[in-house]
Amino acid sequence: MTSACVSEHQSPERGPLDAQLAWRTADVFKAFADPTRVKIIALLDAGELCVGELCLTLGMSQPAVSSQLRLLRALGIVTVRREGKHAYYALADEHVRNLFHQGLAHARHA
Amino acid sequence: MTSACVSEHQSPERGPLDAQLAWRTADVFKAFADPTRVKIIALLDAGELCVGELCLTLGMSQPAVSSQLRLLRALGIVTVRREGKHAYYALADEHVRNLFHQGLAHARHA
DNA sequence: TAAACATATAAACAACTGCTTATACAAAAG
DNA sequence: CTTTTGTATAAGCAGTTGTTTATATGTTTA
Repeated sequence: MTSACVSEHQSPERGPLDAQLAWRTADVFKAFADPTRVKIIALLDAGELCVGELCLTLGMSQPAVSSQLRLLRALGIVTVRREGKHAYYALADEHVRNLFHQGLAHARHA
Repeated sequence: MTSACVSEHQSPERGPLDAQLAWRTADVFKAFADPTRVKIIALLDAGELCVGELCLTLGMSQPAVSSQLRLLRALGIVTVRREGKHAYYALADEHVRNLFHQGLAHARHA
């Protein structure tokens, strides 16, 4: 079951994998490729948090945190739930959570 | 078996996860966070290749490829095997391979 | 309404990235 | 040894990234 769908997904011509897919793959990993975002994701991994709580815990300015949250939202890593004045952020799905845990595990014993 | 080793690995004080671990985790993901490196890793995923073959397949200059390979080597993503004038690169281990496949899968249906 | 609070956005800027060009190193071939 | 071939490294530069400072948007409270 290694390559059961080459004609559909892999590079249609000779050469490396499709350029667009390479870009999108890089973008997925880029979401986790910054210490601040890693910290944010680790916090959200423990449960939903609003922007202010993230700022306090991280010891970072509100625009800095909001900016990273915007990026994470654009990449589909986190979701927002607005309630009154607050915006509660959470990890998007289990796939995201698994990917993060795997990278974290690799970093621990590397 | 979710958190059987909190006192050892997780943040010892209150707050986000350890700063150094956050950096190292970010570095792991950074290895996969560039389209060129994604393409290189995808090629090496199919088997060992030397620098010249990578350059040809990627259609990129030799210094550009060598530079990325150096980064991947420093991050423990790939290994080198020197044989005569050639330097054969390969993915470091199964962990790396799994992490890459998982990110690639996420990019495909995202 | 106005004032206070939570979050989002914009502009500006220093730091980092990834490429190119040029050169250096190392191993084989002549 | 000299030349050729394969790879590594260095300097330079354009493009990107993550932060700060300042301001805007939106929601509750008075």
